[in-house]
Amino acid sequence: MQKEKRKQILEALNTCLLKKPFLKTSIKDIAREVGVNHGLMHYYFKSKDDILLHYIDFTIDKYNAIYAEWFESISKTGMDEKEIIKEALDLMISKITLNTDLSRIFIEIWEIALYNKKVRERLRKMYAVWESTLDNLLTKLGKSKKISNGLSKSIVAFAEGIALFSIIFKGTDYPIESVLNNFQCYVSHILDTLD
Amino acid sequence: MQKEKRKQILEALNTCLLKKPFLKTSIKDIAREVGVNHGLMHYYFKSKDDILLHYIDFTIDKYNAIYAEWFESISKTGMDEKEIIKEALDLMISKITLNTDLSRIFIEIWEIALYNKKVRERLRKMYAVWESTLDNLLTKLGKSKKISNGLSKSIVAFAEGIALFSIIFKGTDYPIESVLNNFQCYVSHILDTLD
Amino acid sequence: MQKEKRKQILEALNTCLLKKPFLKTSIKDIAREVGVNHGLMHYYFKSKDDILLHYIDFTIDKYNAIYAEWFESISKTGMDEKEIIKEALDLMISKITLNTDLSRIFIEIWEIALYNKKVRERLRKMYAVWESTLDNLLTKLGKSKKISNGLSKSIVAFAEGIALFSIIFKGTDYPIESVLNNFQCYVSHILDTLD
Amino acid sequence: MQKEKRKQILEALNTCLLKKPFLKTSIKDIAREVGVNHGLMHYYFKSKDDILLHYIDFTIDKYNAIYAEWFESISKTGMDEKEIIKEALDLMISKITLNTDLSRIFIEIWEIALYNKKVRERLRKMYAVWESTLDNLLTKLGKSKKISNGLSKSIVAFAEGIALFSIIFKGTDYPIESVLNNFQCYVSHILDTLD
DNA sequence: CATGAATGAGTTTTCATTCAT
DNA sequence: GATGAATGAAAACTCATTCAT
Repeated sequence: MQKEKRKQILEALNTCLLKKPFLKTSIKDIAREVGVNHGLMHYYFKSKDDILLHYIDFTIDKYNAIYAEWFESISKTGMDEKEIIKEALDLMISKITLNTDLSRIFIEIWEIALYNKKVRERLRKMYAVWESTLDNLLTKLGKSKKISNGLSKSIVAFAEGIALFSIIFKGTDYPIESVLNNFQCYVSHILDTLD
Repeated sequence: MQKEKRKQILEALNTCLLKKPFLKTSIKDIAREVGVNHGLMHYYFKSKDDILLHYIDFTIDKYNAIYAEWFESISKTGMDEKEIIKEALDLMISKITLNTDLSRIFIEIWEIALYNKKVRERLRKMYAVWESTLDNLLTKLGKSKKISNGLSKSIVAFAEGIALFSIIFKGTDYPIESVLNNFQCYVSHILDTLD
Repeated sequence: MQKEKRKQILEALNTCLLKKPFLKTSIKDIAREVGVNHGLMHYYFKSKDDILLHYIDFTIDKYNAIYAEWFESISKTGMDEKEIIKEALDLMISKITLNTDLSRIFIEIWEIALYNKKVRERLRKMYAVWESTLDNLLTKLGKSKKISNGLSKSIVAFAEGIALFSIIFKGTDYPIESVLNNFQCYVSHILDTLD
Repeated sequence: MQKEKRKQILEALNTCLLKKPFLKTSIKDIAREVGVNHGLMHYYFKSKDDILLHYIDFTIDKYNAIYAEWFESISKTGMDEKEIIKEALDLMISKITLNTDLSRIFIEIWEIALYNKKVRERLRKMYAVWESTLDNLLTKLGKSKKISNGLSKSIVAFAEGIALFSIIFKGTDYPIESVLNNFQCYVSHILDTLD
């Protein structure tokens, strides 16, 4: 019950962050979103910053769950190497990079991380998980440690760059789809020719 | 004199943003940094938001100046195609992507852009300039319109992704240098094999 | 309890307005008068302007209550026509026109109405009520619609003129009483001779 | 030259007061209206309050000039008693009572007088002049001291009441004209029947 | 006379946090 | 657990006034 309310509060913050930055979001805003008396917020969480830190964990867990699911869905299929990597990129792009709400939230989290060491650490851990997931996948495909490691890092960096641009250029004629297609080609190409 | 003071204020904001997010930076903070009375801030600028918008312009101009300089330094040399693109990436990476302060500032600007249409528009214009600079370069190297266009967009997205990671992973063993080297190899490789 | 506090705040503003104009009355002044923390003012009212609008309503209601009471007290008695009108004017003068505090407040409200449409509208409604009360009274006395309507408007205008002068000339030898007596004579006279 | 600039400043304040109350009018507003550097305002006047006091004098002088002119225009004509009084009321009404800008300004001045003794005193003097002008006129018409004195006070009070209502009810169907006509009838009537 | 930069006090408003009930 | 009143610090902004040039 306690846990459930706390989760509701974190989800309410998520909704709030789609409208306003954290620093413009008041505790009353969040309380209103959950339908909880604002005085109670300090019963469930120590402070506004405490809510934030738990929210970051909560969100990173959500992100991690998405990778896990993604990885599992890939592992199960009996596809051949090339198809697997294609599918992997497809899923990564559709589930993560092009998930507008998630991308917005993460731009907000990046900024928070800029000034907050704890958040920065959690973010690092999250990206490490993502990279190692990709790394493992590439290793399985027979790539060398060095190549799979470098490439997975590059892919993640590129994905986050594109996530940013998909938000900044939302509603314009920026050809996200085509940039992503090119990207997949490049990756296939590199995989084909490098060992 | 007016102009000079305004510039000082914008530079003071820049200094402040390396310590605190904009929303936690008070007008008094900026005033203290410039060494002027806080009441004067509203003499030089209409409002805090006005300072922000001018700051964004100011910063984007700085960024643009860096491209311009970079592009010029490349054009002057009598290098051959391959060397030019290598040099271009090197410069881009060292002057922009790995400029820690600039990258921090831009993460902050991304977040502001998330909730501020005007800032978003200016940001788009800036990236468009950057992309077209690269685009022109690639076109000169004999690449097709489609390839040079797609590749320049990818390079910019990747550069911003790496800029983000260079900040988030600052002080850890994240092998930025090696990731960047790999990236240059990939690009060379793609340029060598695609037309 | 909420309602009670709000009323206290409005009454405190009333007290403040007897000392200073609204624009020189700070929220802290009002808070001090009620004896509450100034931050609380924005808990009970949305803004200073919100306080003002509620105060105007509150004051007009008070004024209206005075009419209502006055009208009732007149209706109850079994006086003949002439006596009724005399009594009516007497009451109007003593309860409203010569109520110094009320008159001061209304001069302040007139000025606010000058630049504030909402306040102007409320003021109009109030005067309409006052006029129609008088109008009904005169009609009952057998006057034609045209005469009772015109006369009631004139009486109200005159009463407010006198209210103004009673404030401006307060403490001088301006013969308010005698002017009012004359006024009553004129009205009686007109009523006697016009149909 | 000094005098001329000072007058211009006072006239600029007049223009400003048609838009905003004095307390919301800044010295810069007035300076902008005259086209004078705001720093210079304190060269021509000691303080903002000093401007106000001079403005009040200036305005009352203007009002007085209107009476004087009015009175003179009446004296010159060789009309008979009844016509003179009719003409006098007509002029008073059109030049003063229905002069919208003047009425607005005076509502503002009334409010200032409420909290400012000096202004109150000047206002009293002005009304005394107006009353005595009327008083003299009525005396000339053969009325007793008592009657002409009382009636002139009543007329002035009524005129100011109507001035107020003409502003408050501006733009509505309030029948100013008809109320004023009635008023003239009443006065004629009283003059005809009282000695 | 004229300019415009500078000062500092004051105003409204917001909000995280606390706490009695 | 729940409520909502209360506190106090801090924010953005305005402005009369001063003054060096």
